[in-house]
Amino acid sequence: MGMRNNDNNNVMVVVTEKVKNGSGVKRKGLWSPEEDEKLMNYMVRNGQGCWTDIARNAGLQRCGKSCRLRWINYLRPDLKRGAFSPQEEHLIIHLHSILGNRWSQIAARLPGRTDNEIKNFWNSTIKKRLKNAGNTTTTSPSPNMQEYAAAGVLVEPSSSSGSSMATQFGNPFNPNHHLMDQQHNNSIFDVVPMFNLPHEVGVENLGGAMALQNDLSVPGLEVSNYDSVNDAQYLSNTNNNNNNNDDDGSIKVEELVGVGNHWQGEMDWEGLLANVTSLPYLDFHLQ
DNA sequence: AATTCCCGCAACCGCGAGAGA
DNA sequence: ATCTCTCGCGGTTGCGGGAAT
Repeated sequence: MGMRNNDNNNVMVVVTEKVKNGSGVKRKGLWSPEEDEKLMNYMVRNGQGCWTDIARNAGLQRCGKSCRLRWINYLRPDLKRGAFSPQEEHLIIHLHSILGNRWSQIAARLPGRTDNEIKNFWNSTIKKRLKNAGNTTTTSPSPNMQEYAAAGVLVEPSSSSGSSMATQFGNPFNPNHHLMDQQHNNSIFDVVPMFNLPHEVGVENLGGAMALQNDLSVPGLEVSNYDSVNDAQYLSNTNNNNNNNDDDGSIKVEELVGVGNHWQGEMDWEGLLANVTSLPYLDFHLQ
C-alpha cells in the first residue's frame, strides 16, 4: 500500500514534529529527501561510526537512533526492494518455524531484506494467510502453509507478543525440553529435528550481500559487516553508471534508492532451504 | 461525493547487553 | 561496583492510501 516514503516520484508529507532532546531540538517522523541525501552523502564518505556523531556531523537534527534505522531500513545500498518472492516467503516461514520472532536472525539469511521489513511482512501477510490456512477446510492451504503446519506450527492462538508461533507447541517427550531459551521461553528442540550439521554449507557473496552460512551466529546482513570502502566504491560506480557525477561529488539519494539500483542477485533457493532445514541451534545457547 | 473502515508500512519506543570511564 | 553511553532488537503506534459503504 501506499503512504510509502519518499519514493522517487512521491514526495510525501513530512512529519515535522520536533522534540526536545538534551542538546537541542530533534526532528521526528518521516524523513525528507534532503535528510536522506545528507545521511547518504555522509555515510558514503565516512562510513559507519558512532550514530550520535553521524547524526551531528551529517548536519541532521535527528537522534543517532533514527539515523541508524533510516540507514538500515531504507538507505543502505544493498537493499532489495519490491514484494517478497514466493521463495523468500517460503524461507521466512521456514526460518520462523525454527527461530521464532528473531527477525534480525531471519533477516540475516535473506540477503537484501531487513528485519523490519520481514517483521511487517509476517505480521501483515503471512500471519493472516496462516490463519486462513488453519481455519478453512474448504480451501486447501498452500504448500507453504502445509509445511508450516506440518512443522507443528499452526494458527497463533493469541496476539501475545514475544512468543513465536513456534513456541506454542512444546514437546514434553523431548529429552532436551529443559533446554529452554529463556528470553523467548522456547525450546528449540520442540521444533527442530536433530540433524547432523553439514559443514561448509552456505551461500556466500550473493550480489555483495552476506548470506546463509553454516551457523546461526552468522551476522548476515548486519550493517557492521559492511565494508564502507566497498560500499563507497559501489555507490561511486552506481553514480558513474548513471552518468550523473556532480563535481562536488554529492550523491542524490534518488539515484541510489530505487528498484534499479538495489541488489538484484540470483538466489540459490534450494540451497538456502536445504540449509535452513538443518539450521544448527548452537547460538540459541550463546545468546 | 463523502465518510468510514481496513491495513501496509515507516518509524518510534522501551528494554537489555556490552563497553568504557 | 556503578554510571553513562551506544547499539541492536522486538513490539507497537499511527499515518495515509485504497476499498467499502
